[in-house]
Amino acid sequence: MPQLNGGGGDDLGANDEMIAFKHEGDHEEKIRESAYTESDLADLKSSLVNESEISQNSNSAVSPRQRIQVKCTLCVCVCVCVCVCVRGIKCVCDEQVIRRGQQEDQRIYTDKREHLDDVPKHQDGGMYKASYSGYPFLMLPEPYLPNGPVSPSSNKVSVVQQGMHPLTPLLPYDHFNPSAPHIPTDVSQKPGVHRHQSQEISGFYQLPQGQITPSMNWFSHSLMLQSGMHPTGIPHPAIMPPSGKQEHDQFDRNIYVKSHPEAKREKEPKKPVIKKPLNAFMLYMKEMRAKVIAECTLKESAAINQILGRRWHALTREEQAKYYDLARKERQLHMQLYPSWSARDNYRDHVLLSSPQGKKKRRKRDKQDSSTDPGSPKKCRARFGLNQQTDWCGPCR
DNA sequence: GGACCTTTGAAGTTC
DNA sequence: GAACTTCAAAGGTCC
Repeated sequence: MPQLNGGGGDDLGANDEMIAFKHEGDHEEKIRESAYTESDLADLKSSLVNESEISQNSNSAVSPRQRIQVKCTLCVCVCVCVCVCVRGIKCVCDEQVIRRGQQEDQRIYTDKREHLDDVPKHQDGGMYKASYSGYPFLMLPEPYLPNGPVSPSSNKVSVVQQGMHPLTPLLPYDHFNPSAPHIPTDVSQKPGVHRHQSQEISGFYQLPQGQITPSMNWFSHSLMLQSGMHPTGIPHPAIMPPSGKQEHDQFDRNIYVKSHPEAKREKEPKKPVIKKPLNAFMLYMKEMRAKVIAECTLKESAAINQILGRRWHALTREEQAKYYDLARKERQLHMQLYPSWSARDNYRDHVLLSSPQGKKKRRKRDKQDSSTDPGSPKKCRARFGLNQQTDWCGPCR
């Protein structure tokens, strides 16, 4: 994990982006005066990251309108502008910066690697026990883990939300609800799925009372074989329409089912595209996106993602560990469900070859990777930090 | 209509 | 094995 490799490097990487915000507010003046010293940048970063906390803590003082109206024309980051606006009333960030940003930022990144290496040691053998108020999910036993023990006593659900994916409950998993009226029925089977036919994965989930509900029956693997659902009976998030676009009226994020008119137009049903399991940051984004949007009244994902990226870096290692662990379980579940699947399946060439129209998917702009661009050594700087330039690759150096 | 933007992490590919 | 590339989400923007 690149971000974990370099102790303290991440904040440097983040600083890289902070420079763009130098026009903003009192922070910007501070930054100008001090020529972007480390502490100021850390301040700025932390204040950005804690912008949501500001909103939470000072909702009574800051109206959403105030936040939205200060979209800055001088810089690209709306978050800073928002922060400045909020801070014009009361800068809660600064307190938090002192308390958390300066003291913990460095430690977070230096310790992250070590900590994450430790995570499987105390979690692989048991349950995922972390409870996270904003991320209620089913506490899974370890059916996906080799030799994973299933402890009846520990097989608890912290918060069960009906209609939620067991691992990514942030998604409105309508199909997770046994009474969901629109369980897809015409999804083609994925080759290789038959291999699981003998695997009974039902009964993974258990209610807090420790009772297996009748609905567990529809976790039966056979359901998937008949309907395209995965063995748990839940349309796994990884299954997507070939278009790559979510069709929320027919799917939650997952199963591709064409609407009737479209299905009529299309003679041959398209095979569902199994998408990559979400990594920790993606899971975090999924959870926090709505929150950021609500707080910042932003909708542009690029800006949202910038904010989320900074907040991600500001999370404590414990907070991040929750998402790493969840992501690990997602991967394990994904592997369990689609053992023949490879990330390569979704690679460009594969997409091009398998494109029903044979239409070439125009690739994203040919990104000049920062590590190969001498002018923007962002990657190695973010990874190793300015103090460890000896570790930088040649182009970055 | 689809690529792009933007983020981090995982995994595949290349050298 | 390091470095590089692609994709995962998301929704506005642009061509």
